[in-house]
Amino acid sequence: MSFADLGLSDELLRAVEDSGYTEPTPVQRQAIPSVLMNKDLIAIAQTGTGKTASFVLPMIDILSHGRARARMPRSLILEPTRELAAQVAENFEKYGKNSKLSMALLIGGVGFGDQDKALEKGVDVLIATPGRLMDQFGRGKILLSGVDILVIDEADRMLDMGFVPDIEAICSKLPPRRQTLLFSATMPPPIKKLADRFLTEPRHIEVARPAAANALITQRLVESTVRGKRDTLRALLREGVKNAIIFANRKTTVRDLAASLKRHGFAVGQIHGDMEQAERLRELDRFKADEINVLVASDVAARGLDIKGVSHVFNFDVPWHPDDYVHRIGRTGRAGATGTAITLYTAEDAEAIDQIEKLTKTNIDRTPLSGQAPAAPSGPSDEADDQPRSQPRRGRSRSAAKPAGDAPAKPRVQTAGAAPAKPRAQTAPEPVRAEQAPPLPVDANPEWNGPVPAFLQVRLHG
DNA sequence: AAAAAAG
Repeated sequence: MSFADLGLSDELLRAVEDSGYTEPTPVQRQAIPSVLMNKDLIAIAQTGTGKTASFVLPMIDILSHGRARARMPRSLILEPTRELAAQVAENFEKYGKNSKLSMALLIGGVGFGDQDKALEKGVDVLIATPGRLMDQFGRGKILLSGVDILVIDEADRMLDMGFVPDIEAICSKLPPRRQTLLFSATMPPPIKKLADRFLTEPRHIEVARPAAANALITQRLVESTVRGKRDTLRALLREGVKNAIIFANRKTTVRDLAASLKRHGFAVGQIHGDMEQAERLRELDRFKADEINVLVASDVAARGLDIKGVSHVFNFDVPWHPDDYVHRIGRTGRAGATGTAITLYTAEDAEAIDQIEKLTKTNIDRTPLSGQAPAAPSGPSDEADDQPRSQPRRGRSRSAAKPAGDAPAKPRVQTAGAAPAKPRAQTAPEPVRAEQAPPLPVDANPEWNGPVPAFLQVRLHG
């Protein structure tokens, strides 16, 4: 079975081929023909399954006939986070290169100017997060009465984030005769209700969860103590880590941990929801460009983000919810490459770990405290500044730079191009070569590894 | 309990 068997146009097949994909994933095989027949669709699938292309590809073909009118987008895609919205936009850019579709990315955290201009001209594809979409609608900048195709992506996450009332409000402004596609990793009752209300005789498809069963990810649990976590983490980072995303549960922890790792000489960046959008994207770019090899992140980066060649994921904190664990570790082991996921745990995390093992149906390798060589202190004065705060700091602490006296051996500011002081492994790290991997699933977006395309720069950095 | 998203 190839893409050519799914009923897609020749121009589109060429774009797919140029991207290096040869074989559709299961969700693409099932979804694409049915979307092309203008059927409503409920798909139980999560990122990493090729879900994005399963709606982007047929939509490009459907929309390539006809043209957009001012302020009346012809299709609408709702995404829970700004980064995911940007990622979907890049997919349209890549696969739509032979189709001349116009599009706009409507996300918060960026100025209104460029978005207003694009909307005024008229767009075939509107990709949005709910907040900014409602905002623009309220300002009278959009008429939703011309939307023929609606995609609700990551519906269960939208629910978690409290977007369901927004989605209902948006749906009620759309023409009742339209095609609606709903994607969700799970189908909790409120999402089922939403589907019953806004979809018409949908086709149901379901594909297996990928990350939990991903044999390419080696998982480990390493015991530590609340006070010893940073030492343990640094020791592990020095064990042959090419690059790593480190997840923490709180934004304050992300900030503090990133600052601490920086003081210890790591080439580190951070990403969380309190940062400005341009900054978030810049940190992602630096990580992708290998200017930094450690990215400390909140769960804003846990789902869906496709960054090629991430060798390690660390959980500095055991995630609150076992689903989040699956999403976090799924940032590695992508596109056929192997990866390692290491979770630090303390005595208090026993129950959360039980749940994770139950969900993933695996017994994860444990390294208990007693079995560890004591983490060698690596900085000259670790104790004073380096214990996690028992209380998350609030308010001004975010912008308060560390006083110099608090920072042992602070590395010099690295200018772009200068080799950052990356701590390297004593044992040679095993390079992860995604290029040698089997054919990429279409959702594993290699484009996240390149520079931000011009159309995104305009809207996101402008 | 946390984070995310509209300022």
